[in-house]
Amino acid sequence: MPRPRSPLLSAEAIVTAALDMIDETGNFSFPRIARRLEVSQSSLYNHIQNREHIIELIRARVFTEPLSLPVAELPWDEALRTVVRAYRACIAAHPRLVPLILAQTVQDAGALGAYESMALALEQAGLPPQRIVSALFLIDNLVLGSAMELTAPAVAWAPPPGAFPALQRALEAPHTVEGRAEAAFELGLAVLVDGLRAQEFTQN
Amino acid sequence: MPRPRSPLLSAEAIVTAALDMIDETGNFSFPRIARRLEVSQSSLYNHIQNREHIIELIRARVFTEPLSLPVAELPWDEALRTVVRAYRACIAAHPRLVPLILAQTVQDAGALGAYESMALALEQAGLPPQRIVSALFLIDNLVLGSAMELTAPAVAWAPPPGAFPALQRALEAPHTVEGRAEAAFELGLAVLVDGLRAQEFTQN
DNA sequence: ACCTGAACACCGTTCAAGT
DNA sequence: ACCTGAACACCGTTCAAGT
Repeated sequence: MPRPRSPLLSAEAIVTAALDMIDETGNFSFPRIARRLEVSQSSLYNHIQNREHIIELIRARVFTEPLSLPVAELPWDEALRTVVRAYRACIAAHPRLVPLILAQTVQDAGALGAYESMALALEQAGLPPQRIVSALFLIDNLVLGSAMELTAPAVAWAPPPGAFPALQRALEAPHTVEGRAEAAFELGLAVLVDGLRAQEFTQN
Repeated sequence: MPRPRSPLLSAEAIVTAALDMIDETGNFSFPRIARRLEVSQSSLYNHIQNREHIIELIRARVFTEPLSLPVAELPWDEALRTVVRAYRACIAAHPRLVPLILAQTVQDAGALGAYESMALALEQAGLPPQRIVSALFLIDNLVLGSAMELTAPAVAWAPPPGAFPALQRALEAPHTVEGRAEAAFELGLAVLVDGLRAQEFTQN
């Protein structure tokens, strides 16, 4: 087939197909995108640079808009809770994306806006500058970790019967995967705010 | 080559080669293991079942011994700090392993021993049973997340010049990758212990 | 500018064949 | 029991060739 009158393909269509495939199967591939869009594999490269580039475009799509919240007038703990929950909502809609975006430099403006809001709240909390980066990492761990739990195996620990009694007792409590992930996130957020307040450098 | 008098290969040799390759490059593959051990790719399957199985064997090797600590007589916060630090020491020696072991059910006895100790400490702290699983997830996030930071890009956030001032201020503080990861872990551990203490259900 | 098919260097896994 | 080579179904990326 020669060049069609209007393009068969676009970066947007590729990103949509890839994100759908991630939500469905946990990953994407060039052959599967091409098959779904009824196009040849090599033509994808007319619209995106490579695999990494697709992931960056997905990150931008997932983190747009909801992350620049009017939060400046709230007390720091309220502001922090609000932004962290909004950040989690973005990624919890696509939990299988987490392993693909881990450990890559964040350059997307939407995501950076969320970190800016969090850094401001942490300054208001009285954290010294060099601790703010640490706290941002902790928040990242909390949000991404508890989102990953949404797709973790239902049984996260499988102790053999008769051993590890305290672990067995803890695992007896009934739960769903969603409830478990949500509970861990909310406990983590409460512990984070109260724990930061308890550090000596906080001023209130 | 027919069957040799003494085996050329063993599960141990495969695990060693795979773990070395993970430490060096962040991943392993059957062709590269076979090349390093000077053996054919298909002969690996005489000693291990598949790729997942290799990862499970690596997990068992990395988490053996240091994780059943005599911790029962310590106050809960001391016990928790000790076990969490020992857990972190295991994985911080092989930070590039983290993405490979994330989100798989833990069955290794060594690793389960660490979780048992942590569950006991959390019981002593007064956490209700259904919160203990949440707290174990938080600890996992903290340990694995801060280990992954050891191999993260030196620049975790790249805000464009002139925007995101609070983030820029936070990033100005000088740091090494190791120092940054260590600082985040220690802040997280302090926040975790103090934050747990601040929750209403704790009794001391 | 945009699509195609062929080619290349990589993967994990299976299996018949050797001793 | 343990190794081999061939085969298969997958990957990501490049490139000359079409219009």
